[in-house]
Amino acid sequence: MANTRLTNQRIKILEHLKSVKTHPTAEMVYDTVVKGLPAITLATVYRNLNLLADRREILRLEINNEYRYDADLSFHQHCVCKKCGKIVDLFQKEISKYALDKIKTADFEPSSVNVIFYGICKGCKKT
Amino acid sequence: MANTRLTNQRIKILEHLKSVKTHPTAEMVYDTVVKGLPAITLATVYRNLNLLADRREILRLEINNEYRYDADLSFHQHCVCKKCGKIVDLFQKEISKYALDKIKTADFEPSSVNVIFYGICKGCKKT
DNA sequence: GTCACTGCAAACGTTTTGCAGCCAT
DNA sequence: ATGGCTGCAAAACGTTTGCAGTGAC
Repeated sequence: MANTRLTNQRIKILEHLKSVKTHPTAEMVYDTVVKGLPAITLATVYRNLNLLADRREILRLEINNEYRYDADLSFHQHCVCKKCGKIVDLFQKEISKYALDKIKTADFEPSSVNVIFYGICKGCKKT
Repeated sequence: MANTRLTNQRIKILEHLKSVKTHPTAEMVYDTVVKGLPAITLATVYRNLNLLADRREILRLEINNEYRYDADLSFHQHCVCKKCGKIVDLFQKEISKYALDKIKTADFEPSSVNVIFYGICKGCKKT
């Protein structure tokens, strides 16, 4: 595998992602990181997020036809609000664990599971 | 809710989707349906697939940054090959059921779960 | 000095939309 | 006859890529 260099851009992107719980899109990451690195471009943000995801240093989710990034690598699940699109973390290890333990097929060798719940979040329920 | 009309296009799209197990993209559906309805356009296919998904008559999955459609509404899971992108169905009700039964949160009211396994399919494993 | 990485701009592929006419009800 | 739906074309959107120059090692 090729060497990688620790650029300021990559450091700042990963640092930001680790500091939030919001599962931002690439553009949201850009909007924040550009404040500290005014010359950075969206392309660089995409390239770094994809590189980090390839190396399993972050997660890349697909929600509402967008990539969303998450630096929390612990065994957790996601809840997506069908009204406002908000993504909430759920930390119930046993749910993902159950899925990986119980899967029984000769056709496929699983290495990870994504469990995504769809529903209505607290905020939207009132409406 | 608005009335909907049963157009020939909609019938053929749903019919086709029910006849396959391949989780086609909108374009794949178009490629097949256009053979019987030469005037149909991709836009119509998208509009119908989205309408059917909104009404819960079909499922809309998001895999590799594309929408994929599935007319099988039974409680099942999907396996995505990280090498070739193939999607295989898994029919283990208990996995989805466990997730929905065990979820415990006051912040969110779930209505459905998507369980997606990532890994390597049989075909790619040999390589 | 090397080559992984960057900024820039342009391109890409998927999905959506505005519009005028059409057809299921 | 109404208005939901269609075909057509264009646009919008998120994401990727080619290139020449830059900076981490």
